[in-house]
Amino acid sequence: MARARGAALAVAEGQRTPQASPPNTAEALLRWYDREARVLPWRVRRGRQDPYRVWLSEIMLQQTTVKAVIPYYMAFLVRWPDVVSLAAAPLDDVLAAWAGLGYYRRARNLHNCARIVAREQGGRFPDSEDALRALPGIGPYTAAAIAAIAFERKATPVDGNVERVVARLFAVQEPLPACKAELKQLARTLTPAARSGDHAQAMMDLGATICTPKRPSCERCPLSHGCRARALGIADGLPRRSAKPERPVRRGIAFLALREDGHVLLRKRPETGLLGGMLEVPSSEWRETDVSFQKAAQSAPVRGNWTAVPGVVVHVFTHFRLEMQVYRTVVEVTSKGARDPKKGQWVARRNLDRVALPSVMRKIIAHGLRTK
DNA sequence: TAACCGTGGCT
DNA sequence: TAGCCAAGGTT
Repeated sequence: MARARGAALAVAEGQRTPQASPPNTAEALLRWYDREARVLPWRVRRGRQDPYRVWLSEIMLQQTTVKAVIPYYMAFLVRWPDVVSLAAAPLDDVLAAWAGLGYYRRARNLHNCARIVAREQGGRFPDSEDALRALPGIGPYTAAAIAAIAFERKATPVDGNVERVVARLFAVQEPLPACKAELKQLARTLTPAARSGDHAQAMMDLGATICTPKRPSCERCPLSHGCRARALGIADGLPRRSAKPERPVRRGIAFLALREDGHVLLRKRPETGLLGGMLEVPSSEWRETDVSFQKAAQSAPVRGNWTAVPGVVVHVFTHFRLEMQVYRTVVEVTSKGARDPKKGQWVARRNLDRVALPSVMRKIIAHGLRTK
């Protein structure tokens, strides 16, 4: 592998393929964007961008696909049309509206950021990268994106799409994440002084629709003439990535307590960490070794005739794989243990889609309710 | 720096 | 199927 890399580098330097030149690249890209830009709910064709909408969409789009974001974005906008209304909302309402989108700290930061902007900035977002960067949930990428898209500042947001486009344009063969800084610097050389917001979105659209991770459509690409990876025939393999660590497995036993009147027993997770502040089905600890029902039964939320539900619920998180066995029991509506608030709260099944319940927990509930 | 932090679609 | 990946940020 090392030899292959070395050989490819030698070819890249030896061939002196045409460099992507900033002015021509930007012009060609913007022409393509004017013609082919996707229609997205947060994208305004002509006219002024609303910084609140740009910010909301960018937070939601962090590590999240456009398709997943759209319904959440629309729902948020209907419910909280501006930053002041969002700031006035209870955190639990925001978490509930965010449920299913993942990375729940984003929702907490979103809410916190809204309060800061509403309270300390008079409801106006700052227009510089540095000031944006100081707000919770806004890092280098998002600060640059908002500055460029909402305020027409010359800024270069670099996300996964841009990294890929740039790695190919310049045939950068060093693997990610080691080459992140180099890709960012190269990306800056492409950004024009005018229309930087459109340019940023064009780069990302290009990465999403043409310069895709696998099998890029180079024949349709407006930048193919200046693309070194294309000239070398190595576009499909860039950017390289260093090997990722394998995902460990964690196992646990979930206790699904049901009430005859159609309620399930849930509890709130700690405010920080995994699924912070979200609701969950009570469970044993999640360990790397098997958990016996006998030991796990100590953490059952109520006394009852717990019976195993056949099968296992598998859910893959970013850094581990969760395998949950589900036990369930039916509790009398009048039973005493079922009313201790420390053990959790009874939630009507018809209300489950209105509370802050993550997907993994919906999966566990669905599994527990499936068989008789 | 590297670990932590969700979810779902695609191949 | 199992891995890859997405408009990343925080600690």
